[in-house]
Amino acid sequence: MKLTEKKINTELKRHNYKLTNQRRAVVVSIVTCQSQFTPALIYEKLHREHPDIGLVTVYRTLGILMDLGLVCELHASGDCPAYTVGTSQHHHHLICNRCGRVVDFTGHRLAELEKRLAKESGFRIDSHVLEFTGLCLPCQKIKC
Amino acid sequence: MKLTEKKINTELKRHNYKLTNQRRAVVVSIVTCQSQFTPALIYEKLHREHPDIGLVTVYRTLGILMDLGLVCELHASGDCPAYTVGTSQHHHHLICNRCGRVVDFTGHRLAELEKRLAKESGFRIDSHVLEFTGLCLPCQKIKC
DNA sequence: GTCTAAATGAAAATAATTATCAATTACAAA
DNA sequence: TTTGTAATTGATAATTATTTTCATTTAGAC
Repeated sequence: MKLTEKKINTELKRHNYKLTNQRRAVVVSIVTCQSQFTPALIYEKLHREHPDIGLVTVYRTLGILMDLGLVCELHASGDCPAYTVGTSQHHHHLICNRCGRVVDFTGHRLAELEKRLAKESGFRIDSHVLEFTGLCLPCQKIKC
Repeated sequence: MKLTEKKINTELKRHNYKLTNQRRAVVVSIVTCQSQFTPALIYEKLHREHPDIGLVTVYRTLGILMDLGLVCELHASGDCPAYTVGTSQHHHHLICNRCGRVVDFTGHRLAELEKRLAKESGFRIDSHVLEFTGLCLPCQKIKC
């Protein structure tokens, strides 16, 4: 389940970040994104209703949200780095190459593979990235 | 098995790219990289012996090698995008967070997962990124 | 050797991100 | 409710990464 505006604001407060109007606006802007986004996209979207919010503030807010794990970075998509709203549990992404839609998935156990790799390579593994890309159903129907 | 200088040069020729001294030098520079690299790093390394080769040429050569699938892009590492020399078969990466070493691995079948995801989401999946990060054996022994 | 399209380097242009700093503001405490 | 203060902001400049332009050079086919 994608994080909601309320949940994100609560987390910000919990970590002693002030809830400024600008931050609220950035949060609204990202949670209403259907798919992935970039700092520039959020800025552009915001600019219509809040022409006084600067791109720098978008970068700063996004940085905080990343630190708190409330947004995820995407790698396999067209314009890397791109971002997407986080969820409460560990998950991976399925990304549409055409429209940018991001679908979360869970339930795949990489633990087994991780154990094998650690054993064979001697690595102490602490993280991973797993993303699939392709075309979502609606986009498959669009003729080139 | 990592691609060799010879293999890369052959591929360049095969695709009608001219084998200039600059390209040869860039190729030598990347195949002798123990770990991952960035355009700037390759340029710096080259600059000692070939002060006349420009950074632009490094970018251009790297671009060609990417197009031909002879180098791979890394995502999970510190400075994304970073690159590593390719291999002849489909594989994934295990990356050391400290020294940047890249170990290839193969043999994990994501096909099953891919099929399940495609079915559940309706996506037509055509690619994926899978990378693990951690500390390699030598780096684990270095005390902070 | 000659020819020609491809490749190069220098410089400028563009894009993305971060740092600086004075002015403003959220919000805790009085 | 007012006040004090540290956090936040926007404007601007600085930095970094990458791409474009274009005149000159060069690999390699003939």
